[in-house]
Amino acid sequence: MPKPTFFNLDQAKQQRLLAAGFQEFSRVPVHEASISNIVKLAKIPRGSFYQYFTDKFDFHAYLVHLYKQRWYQMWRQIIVAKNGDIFTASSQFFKEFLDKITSQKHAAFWKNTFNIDVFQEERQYLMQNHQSAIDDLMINYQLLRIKKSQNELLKRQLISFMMQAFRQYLIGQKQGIDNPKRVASEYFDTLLDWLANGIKKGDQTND
Amino acid sequence: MPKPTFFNLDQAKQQRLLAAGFQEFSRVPVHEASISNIVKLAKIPRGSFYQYFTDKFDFHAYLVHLYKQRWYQMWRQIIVAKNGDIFTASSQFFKEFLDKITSQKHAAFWKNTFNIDVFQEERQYLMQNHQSAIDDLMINYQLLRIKKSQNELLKRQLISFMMQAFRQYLIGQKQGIDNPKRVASEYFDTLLDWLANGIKKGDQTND
DNA sequence: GTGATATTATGACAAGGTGTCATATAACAC
DNA sequence: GTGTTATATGACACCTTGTCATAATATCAC
Repeated sequence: MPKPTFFNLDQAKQQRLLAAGFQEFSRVPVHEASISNIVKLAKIPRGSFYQYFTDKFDFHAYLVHLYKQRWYQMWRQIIVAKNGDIFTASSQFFKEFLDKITSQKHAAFWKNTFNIDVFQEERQYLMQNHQSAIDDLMINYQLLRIKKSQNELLKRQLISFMMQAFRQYLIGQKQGIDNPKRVASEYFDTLLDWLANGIKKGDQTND
Repeated sequence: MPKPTFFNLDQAKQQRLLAAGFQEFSRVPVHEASISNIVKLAKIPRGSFYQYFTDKFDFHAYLVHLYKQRWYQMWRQIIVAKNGDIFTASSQFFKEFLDKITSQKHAAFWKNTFNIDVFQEERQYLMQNHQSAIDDLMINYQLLRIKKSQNELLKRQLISFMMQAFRQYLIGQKQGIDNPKRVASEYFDTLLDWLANGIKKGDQTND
């Protein structure tokens, strides 16, 4: 999380820094990114950087955070539109999500970011925000045989599916296959189907 | 993967290096680990390290690889013992797996390792081995409504579950809850149940 | 305005890490 | 032995990082 000082900066400087970060984290994954580069790009002195953020991970997490907010909102909206049906809603959401994060402007950043799974629950800051943002995903639990208290688990599962499918997209793209986006989408839908209907034959115990 | 030179080393030196790596990767996750430390511990000159491995990631991957082999074997054995029932087999396997990787000797290493998901399909070397080792998991597909061609996907899913459950163990342990292992195990079993039977109510289309 | 106080800005610096390369050494073929 | 190839070694150039003493600005009381 940025230190308070960051928010006191004039808008222009804030934007310059964010843009520089976005650029550097598009070049390489966060572990290889260098603060030296970022401050050079943003044209701020090195010392200042540490006035605003703890380190590059903190900075990176903030950039991701800014986007995550929007995604959760988008996701929630679609769920509402689908009357709480988490499956059809997530399927549609993933397609739109995939379109956005693979757009010219963002592709490199998200490739670098998601391959080191941002949603790793370890980093408390992301975690916290994660929770608050999604606690009420507007899922209709009457359609499900699980309890609402398992909300958190379900959410985590769906995100995990999306990450897997997105990686599948990246692999497909690298291999130059025909329509990597469609393939990834189908991959995601398969996982959704498994989760919805189970993969065990016959003796279902669902009511 | 180690360069051929590594395998020409006398056993003692190989072991010294592996042990040093294990120690350093127990201290910190691979990204923070330092080759300087490793060579100091192993008492080999810095230049030699690069004769054996490309970099620390290569080295780390090799250490993980050594263990993975054994795990896959263990997993496969249990599946066979359970007549190909992937669900009960995986449940049992996870318990044993959890016991092993949380034992005194290995706990720190695996904590550092799994929090940066080793099974990230990105690193080709791990990936390749991954496949070959598990291609025939001895799963009885007659119990499932999915095709054997989806083997790879199913495997990946199960591994993902285990990683999640293991992280749950780490969180529980950090928070000092009562029986983190049992909790993680139950967590895993819940995910297995979801995958087996699905979470959607009523209109299952299973035969 | 003035002086006191708190906040922010700056960049040089110590500490430490990385991968390479020229050179030394050993191993082997014949 | 000589010639050839494989391995060992550690100094080195280069690059990062986070800190800290110092300078510059705000902010505020009156």
